[in-house]
Amino acid sequence: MLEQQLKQFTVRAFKQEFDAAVTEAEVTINITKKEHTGDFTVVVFPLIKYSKKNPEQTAQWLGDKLKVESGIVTEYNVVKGFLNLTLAHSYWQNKLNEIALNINYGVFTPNHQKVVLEYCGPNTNKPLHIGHVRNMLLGYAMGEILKANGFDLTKVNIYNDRGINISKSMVAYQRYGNGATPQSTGIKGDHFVGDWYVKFGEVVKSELEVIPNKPEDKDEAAKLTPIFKEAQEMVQKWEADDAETLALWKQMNSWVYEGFQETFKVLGIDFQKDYYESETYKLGKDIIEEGLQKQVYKKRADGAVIVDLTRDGLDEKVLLRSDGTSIYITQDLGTAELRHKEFGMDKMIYVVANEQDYHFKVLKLALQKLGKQWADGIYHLSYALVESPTGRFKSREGKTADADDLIAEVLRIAEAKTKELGKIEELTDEDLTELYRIIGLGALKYFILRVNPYKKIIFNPEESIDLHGHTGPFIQYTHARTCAVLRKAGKAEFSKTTYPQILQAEERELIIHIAEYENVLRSAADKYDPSEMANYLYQLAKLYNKFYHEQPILTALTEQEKQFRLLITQQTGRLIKQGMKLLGIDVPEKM
RNA sequence: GGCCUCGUAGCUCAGUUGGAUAGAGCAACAGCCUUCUAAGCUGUGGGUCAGGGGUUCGAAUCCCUUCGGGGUCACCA
Repeated sequence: MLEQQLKQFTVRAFKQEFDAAVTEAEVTINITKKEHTGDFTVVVFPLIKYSKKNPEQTAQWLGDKLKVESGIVTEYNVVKGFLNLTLAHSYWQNKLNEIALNINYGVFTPNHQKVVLEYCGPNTNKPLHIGHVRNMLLGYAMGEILKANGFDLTKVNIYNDRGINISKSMVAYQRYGNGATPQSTGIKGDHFVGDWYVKFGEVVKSELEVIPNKPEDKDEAAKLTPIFKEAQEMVQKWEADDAETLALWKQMNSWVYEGFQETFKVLGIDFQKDYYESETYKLGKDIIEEGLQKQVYKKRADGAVIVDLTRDGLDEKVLLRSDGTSIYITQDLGTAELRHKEFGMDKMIYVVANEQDYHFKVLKLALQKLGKQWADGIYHLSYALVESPTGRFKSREGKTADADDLIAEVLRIAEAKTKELGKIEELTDEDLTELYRIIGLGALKYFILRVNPYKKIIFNPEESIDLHGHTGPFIQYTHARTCAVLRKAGKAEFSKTTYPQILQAEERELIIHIAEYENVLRSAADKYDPSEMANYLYQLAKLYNKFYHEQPILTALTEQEKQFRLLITQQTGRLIKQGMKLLGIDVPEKM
């Protein structure tokens, strides 16, 4: 890495000249702002305490030293305490060539660290909504970024397939379903089951009307209705392995899984392993036992097992009910341990909404207190909710929050817009359908992934899917544009050309940015933040479009310039494709 | 109420291990297609970085405080 090289050089220079122990962390090097001349800027203010000179003198001295001795700095200028360095043209030309020749640029060598990444985590009583979409896109992209960083990744999903929620759908279906199926009704499986969940709510409401003296609290009141009691009995029958109940449960869940599979496929997400709460909900009791033996957990007077986290700034947290049955955290403890046995992972990442920040703090601490070192590798990739302009999406607000409807809508917009532009007459119907898919999903995915995970997203279905400006289709378009230029140029081995004597400003900026790709890739993994890659790719596309408009490529004045610009074009297209792939976004060759 | 978190242009977002005159897109307005894809490019206007205080050569960034939004504080998941 170049910044690293410059830092090391600076550290050595201070050592030689002033016998000062400057650390690399104290040397700040930024890409030079565009209103100043230069490629990189050293901020010298923090260094003057070592040089014992004023900022200008220090910068002057370091600039001279770099120019004379580094071999790559050809010019420098000093503005206040900022030392702007310009690197040799040949340096950037060689850099581009080096990147072009390296088929592994942007793919780090394996680091032999295992990561388990859990994402999606749906309930099986209703279809996926926009919150799941953010989760899935974020989880998938994070996984791809980690893979490109050399991690050995396993993506897993966990289905919350049991309990009161699915029982509600089951009861409503049992009462009113008359043997209908997704096939007989033509409704996608998860929506079919979700409709019965909605039906359950409606029945509760109507049954409530005839109940006298009901409590103020609506949830409490609902528990008095006959249908709610049936649902509770359904849970008990399920836990008692009642055959009829289990058969119905399996049937309804299988419909849901078929529906989910379809959505996963459209979104292009995948998992290497599925977990089911029905299989893991009893796990965790041995961990509780272990905690009690190690006297890390305590049994309270009422019999509940707790962990005291008051010293960690949290509270006492119940880990096991007083009747000895497990709760949510119990099984999460057990599932974590199970996965550690299965995978021996170094990191385990949970992509879960920020509503559960507290839960994951507890989970990690509870495991760490048992001395399980692998718990240090637990990371909660917390993300904020997706809200509508009027506030939080509620499932009963209807269609706008539904994942499948949302996807259908963006595909529709992509199709309408593409037809309006009418540039792609030569494509077959099949190719066109594929193009609408690429563009529509590109718009949706990019819209969500460009935002830092911890920030909430305001999603306005009418306006959010734009195809211009800072959007996925803009980046896709830029890729298609590089392809068009390369097609016209014919096949050529651009990297074996000699280079023009001088670099144009647009060429230089673009190459500097191309050379930053691996830094961004690493940072996105370190910070668990795919939006860094998303924003980088936008900058890359923007720089290319500027270059494209300012500098003739195929009609460049000299053959050398032409070949060089084709190489820039090729590498830009390559990195856009590569980077977008990490975000789960395909790019077309024509659009 | 305790804890966590967010507040940057009319709107959606970058920028936060402290660095130069805070950047993009959308929307508005004005230009650029007989030349490589105009889903593009160029320009104009638009800011008390929620308010106040502090630390520092330097603060959108760190600390304190006030206000506003969200989350959480279950033997629910």
